[in-house]
Amino acid sequence: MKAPARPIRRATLHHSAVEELRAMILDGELPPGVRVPEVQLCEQLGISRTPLREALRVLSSEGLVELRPHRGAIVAPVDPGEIGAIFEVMDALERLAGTLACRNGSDAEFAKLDRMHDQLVTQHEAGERAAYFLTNRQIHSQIVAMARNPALEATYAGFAAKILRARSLANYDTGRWQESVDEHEGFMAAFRRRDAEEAGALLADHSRRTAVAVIQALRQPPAQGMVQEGGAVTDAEPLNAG
Amino acid sequence: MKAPARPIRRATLHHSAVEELRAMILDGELPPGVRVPEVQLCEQLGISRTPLREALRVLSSEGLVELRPHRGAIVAPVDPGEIGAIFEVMDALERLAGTLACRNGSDAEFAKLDRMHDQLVTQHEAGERAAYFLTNRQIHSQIVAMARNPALEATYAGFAAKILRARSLANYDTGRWQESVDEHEGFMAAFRRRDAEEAGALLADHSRRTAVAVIQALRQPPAQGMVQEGGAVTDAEPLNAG
DNA sequence: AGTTATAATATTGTATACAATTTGGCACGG
DNA sequence: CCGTGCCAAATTGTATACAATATTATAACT
Repeated sequence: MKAPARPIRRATLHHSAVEELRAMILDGELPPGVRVPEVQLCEQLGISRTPLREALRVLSSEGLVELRPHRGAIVAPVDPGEIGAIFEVMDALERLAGTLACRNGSDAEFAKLDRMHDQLVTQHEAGERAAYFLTNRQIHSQIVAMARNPALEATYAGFAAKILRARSLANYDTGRWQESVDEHEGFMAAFRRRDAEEAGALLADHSRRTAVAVIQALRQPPAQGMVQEGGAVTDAEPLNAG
Repeated sequence: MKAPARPIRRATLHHSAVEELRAMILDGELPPGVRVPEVQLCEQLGISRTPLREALRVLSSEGLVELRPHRGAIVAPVDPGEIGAIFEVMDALERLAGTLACRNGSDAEFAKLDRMHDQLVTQHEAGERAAYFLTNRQIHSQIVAMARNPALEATYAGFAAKILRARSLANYDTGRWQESVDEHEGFMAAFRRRDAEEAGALLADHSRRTAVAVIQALRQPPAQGMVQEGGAVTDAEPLNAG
């Protein structure tokens, strides 16, 4: 929709590799715990080891990959305890985002938020689960963007990525769906009143309840998150095909 | 058998390079805005370009370095606006740390915190500024450690590093010193009562007041380092080392 | 047979060589 | 005199070759 004024062309292979690998990890294409053999990924991405290794260092810094000196890299396992800790911080970030969004968001942004919320409700009623989750994420991103705080935005994105990964491997929800929509209604009402404190509090509460559900789901299924090696890897297009 | 006294031995050069470069940046040896010529740093550190470049990617991910494709890396400039945003998040993290520390800290840790605080007061009365600042940082790190939340700890450390850099180039303080000590007295009293809410609130307030002072100092002084391109690089030595 | 020592293999870590892009300067033309 | 276009130098980006370490397999010994 928006015409990007200038889509910054990251001409460097290692940066493309970061994005590619991050997407592969978040999509579950590279499951937690699997070893990341450099040469195999190199020919899969059509690049050499140098940019790939630089990408692995970045992803390690982001916490999506674990580097074990001389023993290879693995996709970071998803530990319920760690996810719990992440959610504790996330609650605080959500609260901050809600408060700041009320203070700094423009009327146009609030209107857009309202439209997104309507869409969310529609998708819930229609039972379109995948679309709902996407809209849900977009709503929270929108709130964070309205906070006008790049540091918050970056930190939030990092935690959201890890939480997304946890959610995707524990097939959480069903029972929580209706509840979650109700909570959305709650903080949207606060947003419409521009009640910064209340919006923040309700967002933090929403995050906390999500945390409980996700962690509970994470402890139940057989998949501990430690998947054995040789995990599924499908083909990917070479990065330097341009 | 237990691990040796030094549990983690990072034998890889790129990891050592990360720590070395990060220290150089935080110490002001590499001032904000300066270009980071790879070859020069290579011979300075006695390594080749490969591990150095991997280190630069990591530092870029941490926000201490900016990579401009094909145009070299620069030490990230210190922008007052960005520092303000960072402090907004920091306030929330301090509050969370204070609250969790009350809930999760052991009595031994609280006792240690008390001793550190006594030391802080002593150093303030003695006018030992450098020692005071070190103890101050250690106290806040101790509080964060008592929160028992690795995600919080890591995020906090990242923000603290950037704030430290801002503080060191704006030689802020003097007027704020006494006030800061008073605030420490305040949240320490809350800690002794194990009043989680109050401790968190006072820590957040302390952080907010620090933010005001730092940012104000940052906008005024002979800030030589926060220019964009090739600005103001006399030499590395005489910054704040003494 | 089980265990330990040793060697072979594979994979990672580092260094260097090569390619691509930017930057600065200079000539030419307006 | 100033602007434009091209060329040269320098620096970054990438690929490959080499070195070091961990893992696995083998074999000898108790």
